[in-house]
Amino acid sequence: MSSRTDSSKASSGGAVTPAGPADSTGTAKKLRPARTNATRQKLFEASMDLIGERGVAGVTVDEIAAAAGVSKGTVYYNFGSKSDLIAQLLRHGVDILLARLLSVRDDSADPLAAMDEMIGQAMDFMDEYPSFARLWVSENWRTPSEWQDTFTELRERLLTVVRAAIDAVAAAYPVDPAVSRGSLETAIFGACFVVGLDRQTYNPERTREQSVTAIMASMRGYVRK
Amino acid sequence: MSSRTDSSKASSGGAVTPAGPADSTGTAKKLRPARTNATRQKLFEASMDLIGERGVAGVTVDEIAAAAGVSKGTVYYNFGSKSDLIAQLLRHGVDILLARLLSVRDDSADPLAAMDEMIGQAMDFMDEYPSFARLWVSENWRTPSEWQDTFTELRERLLTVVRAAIDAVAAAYPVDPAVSRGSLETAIFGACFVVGLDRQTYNPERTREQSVTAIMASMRGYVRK
DNA sequence: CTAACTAAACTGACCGGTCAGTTCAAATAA
DNA sequence: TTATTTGAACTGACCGGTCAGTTTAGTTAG
Repeated sequence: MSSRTDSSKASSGGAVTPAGPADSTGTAKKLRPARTNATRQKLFEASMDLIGERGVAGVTVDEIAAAAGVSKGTVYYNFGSKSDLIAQLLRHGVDILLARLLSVRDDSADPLAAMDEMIGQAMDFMDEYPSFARLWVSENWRTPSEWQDTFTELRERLLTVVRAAIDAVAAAYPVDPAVSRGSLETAIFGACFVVGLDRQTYNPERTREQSVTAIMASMRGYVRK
Repeated sequence: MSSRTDSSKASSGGAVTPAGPADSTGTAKKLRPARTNATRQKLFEASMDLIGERGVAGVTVDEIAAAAGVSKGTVYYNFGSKSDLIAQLLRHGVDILLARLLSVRDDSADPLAAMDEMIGQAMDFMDEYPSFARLWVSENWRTPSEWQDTFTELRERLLTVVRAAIDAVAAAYPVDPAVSRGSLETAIFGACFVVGLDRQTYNPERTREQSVTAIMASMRGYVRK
């Protein structure tokens, strides 16, 4: 249908690029009509899976659209570009991970137990969204990268939570002053991704608890004996 | 590998690719003339840098050839395909890293000190070949991947060394039996990549020693108090 | 109640351009 | 002589982004 050229005229510029929500930067999600949110959700899920398997550059927008059951044009209607889609995908994933980390009640009963639970939440997230983890480790340390600013911001948001958890431990226990707080944050944060991915790819028989315990070893080494 | 679709069409079936050293699988390097080794070395260096910056799919064979100061035909003469080049690049990098890890004298004086030095060697390697580290974390957990078998083999080779170092510690000190040996290997091995890359990308002010100490925290948490 | 209207949402063919891989005759080095 | 390299042409597929036109859902007018 359509066959282009048909109706001849085309006269007025009528809806030239519908000025859709393409440039929304993550705000006002609630205000958007239900259809759009459903479409965006489908696009997030489809692109997450595909990109996790073959990488950002290895996946085409056509494939993403097809997997989401939507036309290519819709992708460009909802997002301004492939790059935009990725950036919002990163934010989407971090929002989910952050929500889980913050769900850990900091009831100050035992900061070490809270840390344990937080790492467990992270492992669950890696299990549930392995493609996001792959996207993260694939693009995070690229320099220069289109998403450098996005990564810097998101990384900081996540590390802030880890930092708070470590601070709580340091406040409740005597800790080894020789260990740099920042490097420890990075090591634990990074280990969550790596151990989670490694378990999924090479050692599916390893349990969640084993992974958490291994990562927690660094915390137990941090508190003084 | 090398789909080729040789013979058949293309009129004369003669000389389908000069039957050069393209399909060498890493063996017999010594036997190869000096000129070839020099060319291969240049190609390794050039592709390592480019791929580290933009990823495997983001770099073209033409770019690699140009950066190495060599023609595109030479790439296909020395390697059968882009995929082959990557596979051999991975082996090349792992050979270097392995050599460094094995250079740590296991004089059994103190297994913990040996471990410390090994992690230091790993950090030096990440400093010197950051692009290799990026390539590794970008493609390692992809599934399915063209280099899945290559990764499995190389990963095993590297983990064997880490495993031996941990075993030496476990033999000399009382260790926490609740910690799974395998998960700990993975956590330490992965932390080396992540901490090294993170330092280079986001925290260049952090010292080598800080990084090593942070990673070693997990070993100190592993030995009993 | 329903026909007309409207704008947001969506479609998919199409375009300019790129890329991996191939081929080969001629040049160059060992 | 023989292994290696060159450089340029070629192909066939693919890709990101665009845009004229269609559908859908909600609203208003009669």
